[in-house]
Amino acid sequence: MALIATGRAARYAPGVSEDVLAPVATRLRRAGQRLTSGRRLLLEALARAGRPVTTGELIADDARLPQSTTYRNLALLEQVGVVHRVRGSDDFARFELAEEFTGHHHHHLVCRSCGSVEDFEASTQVEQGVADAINRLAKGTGFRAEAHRLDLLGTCASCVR
Amino acid sequence: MALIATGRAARYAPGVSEDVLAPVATRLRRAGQRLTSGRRLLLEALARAGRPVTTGELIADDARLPQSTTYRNLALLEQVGVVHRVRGSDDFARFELAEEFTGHHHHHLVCRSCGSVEDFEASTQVEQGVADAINRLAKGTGFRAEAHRLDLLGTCASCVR
DNA sequence: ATTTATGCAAATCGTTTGCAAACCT
DNA sequence: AGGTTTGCAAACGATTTGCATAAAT
Repeated sequence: MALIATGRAARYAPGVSEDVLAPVATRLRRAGQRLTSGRRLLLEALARAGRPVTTGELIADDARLPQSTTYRNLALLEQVGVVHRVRGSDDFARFELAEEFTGHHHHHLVCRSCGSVEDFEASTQVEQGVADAINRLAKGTGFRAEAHRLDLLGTCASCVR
Repeated sequence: MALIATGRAARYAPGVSEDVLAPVATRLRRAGQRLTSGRRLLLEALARAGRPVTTGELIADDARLPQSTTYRNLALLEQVGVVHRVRGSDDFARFELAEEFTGHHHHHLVCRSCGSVEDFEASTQVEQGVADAINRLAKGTGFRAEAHRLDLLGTCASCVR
């Protein structure tokens, strides 16, 4: 955990390093918004989770997160590219820190039984193939691909038993 | 379009061939359900669309499809594996005939601007890579992968202009 | 001081469900 | 007759929004 020098005193960042908070603050400012303490709490809850979580999970994890503000701030953070919205197999939207902030490109294991979502990394072969597919599409169709999403659907370890 | 011999007279199947309807009927019967005329209309609307469509689009396409019954029948057809539910980037669930019934494995181009979804086929290299990834996962994690979902996110031709 | 952020409570809207009538075998 | 299916209207529930207060600069 990184030691941080603030205006007053050195203290520990509880979960989200300043390396992450600084660029987040910049992006928010560019959108005319502020990195408030509430938004920090939200980012910390997301970092703590380390996987795509529902608003319910976030709120349960930190009671200082009110529902409406949580939704609003997740939408805001999504807009500025800090948070990604993930759809599982159930009715709940899930959110996670964008890859740029977690450090690695990954995909999702979606449990069709309980709806939970876990991260995993694909082989370079897969990624290369996907990149090729995108290039090919750029020529063939009028579709302009900007990102991709590869999910494996199945049954998670806890639902298998 | 295939010519079909019924009990009375030869006629054209409006969109869904008997080749599709027969196995659908079988699957429904196995679930203690029937292939009713209303369900035929729904299947025909889905076949006519040829891409993932919302319930709103289905109902607009054929006014004989009431909303509640459409939802119920889509859920039923999904349960028996005839229809797949697809999530785009908006709040609308989209439905299409399962690959088994359309004939080819495909993936989706999701427009982040308008939410529309189109089908496309990936290279064998991509599919091979995905298959490998699934095998690797089966060993590494407790996750049992049963299907995969590869979507390209971007901007569709009509939203680009 | 003025703009932005918060949080409660109410509204929204895609989807689901209760129930009585219609249908099929 | 005994089951399934339908369709209207009402209910549901995750998410969004109005608005008055609090915070930040």
